[in-house]
Amino acid sequence: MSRAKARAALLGELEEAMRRSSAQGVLYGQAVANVAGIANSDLECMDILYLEGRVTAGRLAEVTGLTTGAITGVVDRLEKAGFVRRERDEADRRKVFITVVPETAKRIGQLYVPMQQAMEKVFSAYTDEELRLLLRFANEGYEGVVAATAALKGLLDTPPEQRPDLKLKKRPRRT
Amino acid sequence: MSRAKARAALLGELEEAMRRSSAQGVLYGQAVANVAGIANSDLECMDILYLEGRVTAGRLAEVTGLTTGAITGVVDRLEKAGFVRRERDEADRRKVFITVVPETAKRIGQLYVPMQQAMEKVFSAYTDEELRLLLRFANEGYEGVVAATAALKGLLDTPPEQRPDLKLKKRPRRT
DNA sequence: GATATATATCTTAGCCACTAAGAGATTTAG
DNA sequence: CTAAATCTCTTAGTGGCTAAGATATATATC
Repeated sequence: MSRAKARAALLGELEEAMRRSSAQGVLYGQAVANVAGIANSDLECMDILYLEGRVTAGRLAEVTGLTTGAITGVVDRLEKAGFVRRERDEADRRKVFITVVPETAKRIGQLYVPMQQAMEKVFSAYTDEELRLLLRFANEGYEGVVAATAALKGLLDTPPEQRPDLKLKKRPRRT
Repeated sequence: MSRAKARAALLGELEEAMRRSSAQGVLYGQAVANVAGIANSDLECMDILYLEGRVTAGRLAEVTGLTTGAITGVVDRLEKAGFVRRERDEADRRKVFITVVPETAKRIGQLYVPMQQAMEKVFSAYTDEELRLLLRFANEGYEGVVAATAALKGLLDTPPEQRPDLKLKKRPRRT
């Protein structure tokens, strides 16, 4: 097998492996939501809140791709469950900041313990050097996916004659 | 900073980076489903069909965590859209195999082109050696996530007194 | 300062995918 | 041959989503 072919095969394997593990990651998320007793999007919003901290309802809609109406429902449920709080922005009273109730953060965090332990075990077999490579890849991969998402959405906006023959109809949903 | 602390920091960064890129991956999936004009779970099932080939309705339910009733709906929609076909198993006539219509596979595959291109660009900066490390990690990571999912579900079945204080109620949903 | 437009969130009606329960068809065990 | 098990589909009901518009507040224009 030529060097180029070997690499192509490697890339193929890599692609499939990442796809599989990513799909499994989604399933883990579903299990977490299920155990926590909240809907999937609710958990997704909790995740965003962890990463970004204090966030407005509008930003949640933007990041999740849900409508603001849907976000109202998400926050209603999370607030009722005691996971988050609404806080009006005093500077601009139209805005509503959503914050995670600290104690609850811990409780939900516990549901990620199995995942953390599993990952710890995996990571333990790697040198610092190797982990840095993985980190580099994770960051570059993230940027790549962001770019790909934008490109895909861009496809919809280019006139049909100029784009590859998709034979798929634009569906009036989301952004 | 001690070596141990450096490593802990590295692990933390890594964890966040992977979480972010995984979340972005979910968003890409949503965008694909949106463009293809099908529901999210429908696309998830298409993905499973790609990976596993000819699959029974029951197995789809098992893998996705949906009920068999829901799968009936998924397959109905996909079949109506011309993406898959139902085929009764002649050996065991209770079973229904779902297969992807080949031509359609290509059409949906096109929606992953932006992602593939982005990943190709990222991968191009890595040596074969490095890619093999990434592959090893992807495979081990997959196994880890599978184990973590099982462990999380196991938490629910252990009596409450013996498990960490979750203060979360078991929700009557899914498996 | 008053009016018009823009922005941010919430409300409502209607839709669609999901669950739970069970029916129908077929296979396997006793 | 009958009973239980297995696999898919059907039905009724529920819940989260979108779309459209209401409400409240902020900003721009005259």
